[in-house]
Amino acid sequence: MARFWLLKCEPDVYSIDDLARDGRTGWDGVRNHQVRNFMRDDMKAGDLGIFYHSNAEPPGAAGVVRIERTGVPDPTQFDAKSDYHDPKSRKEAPTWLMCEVSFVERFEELVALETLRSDAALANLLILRRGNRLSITPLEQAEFERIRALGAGGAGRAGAGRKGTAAKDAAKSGAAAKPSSRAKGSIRVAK
DNA sequence: GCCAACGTTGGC
DNA sequence: GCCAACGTTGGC
Repeated sequence: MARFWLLKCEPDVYSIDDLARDGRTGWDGVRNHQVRNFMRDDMKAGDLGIFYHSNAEPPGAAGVVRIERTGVPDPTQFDAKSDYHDPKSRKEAPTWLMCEVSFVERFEELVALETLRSDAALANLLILRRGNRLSITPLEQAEFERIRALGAGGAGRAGAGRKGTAAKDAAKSGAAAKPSSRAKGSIRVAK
């Protein structure tokens, strides 16, 4: 049975528009064990996910992706030049995994965090819980469908603005995704 | 293994 | 820029 996910990424680093352009990308840079275990144990090809723009103005749900592959060794861990380089990881037993996602749809208008927060059907969303910082979290099917319905237009929309500000400070292990990102598990452009 | 110091996340 | 939350590091 399909599962549903919410994947966070800073749009300054990689946005739903970038994914629309690329079609498909590797969700690399995850350096959190819990998120890695989601990708290894629970996520399956064919699952659907909400692409969430974090650290944006405004933050919110931006579109839908499909999980294409899971449990793929993250190549950045072996790249000495990458900020995600993990010298302790060995090729025979990679520490860090990624998934590959493809573009499904870009929401008509971004569903702002404020809207998610005020929606009774989404009261249990993990990302709304205080202190939650996981870059990938599971969703109930009903939650996924509710967010998708909000994104398709209609009630509850709040700003659709997008802003391309300068990239943020580099992130470090334990968290980060991209040199210029602080979002655990954000992605870079597919090669 | 404890825990203080420090770094990161991410909304505001 | 602020700061709460929480993860990691490193001395002991």
